[in-house]
Amino acid sequence: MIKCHLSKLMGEKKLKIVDVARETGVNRGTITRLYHETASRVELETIDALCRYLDCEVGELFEFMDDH
Amino acid sequence: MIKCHLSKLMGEKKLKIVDVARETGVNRGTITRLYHETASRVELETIDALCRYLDCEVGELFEFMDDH
DNA sequence: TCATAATGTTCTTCTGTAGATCATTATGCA
DNA sequence: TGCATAATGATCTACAGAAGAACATTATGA
Repeated sequence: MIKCHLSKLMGEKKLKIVDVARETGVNRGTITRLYHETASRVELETIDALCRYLDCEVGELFEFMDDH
Repeated sequence: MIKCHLSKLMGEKKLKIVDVARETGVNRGTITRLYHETASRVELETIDALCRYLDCEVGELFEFMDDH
C-alpha cells in the first residue's frame, strides 16, 4: 500500500488544513482526503503544490509499504 | 513540476510497456501515459503496483523538480 | 518477406477529485 | 460562561481523466 504522510508533515509544522489549502491553492476537500488517507487518486499538480509548500520530496509525502 | 521516472526505471531494466502492464495488472494505456509523462493524475494503487514490481520507492518513481 | 508482437492512437465508460455548500465542532475573547 | 468566528466534517453535483477495449501502425525475428 501507499501511505500518505501529509498528516505527519503537517503535524510536525503544526499546520492546519485550511492553511495548507489556502497557501497551496489546493481544494480543502482534497487536503482533507489526503490528511485522512481516504484519497485513492491524486493530481500530480497537487503533489507538486504540497512538495513546494512543505519543502519536501515526493518520497517524504508518499511511502511504499510492502505488505505483500 | 513532478517528474515521472518510469521510462528511466524501465529502461535500466530493459522492460517493455506490455511486460509492465501484464505483470502489474495496470492498464497498458496508463503505463503508456506515465512512460511518456502525459498523465496528470495517478491512482495510488498504480503507484503501489509499480513500486512493488520495480522494487523501488515512491521517491524513485516521482521526483519533485523545483522550477519555481 | 511474412507472421506476430509491441506500441501508438482513439473512443466510450465510469470512477473519484474538484469545488461548493451546509452542518458540526473547536477556539478565543469579552 | 456565552457568543462570535474559525476550522473541520460531511455531502452533493459537475467534470476531468484514467480504465478498458478496439483498431492502426511500427518493430522484430524466424
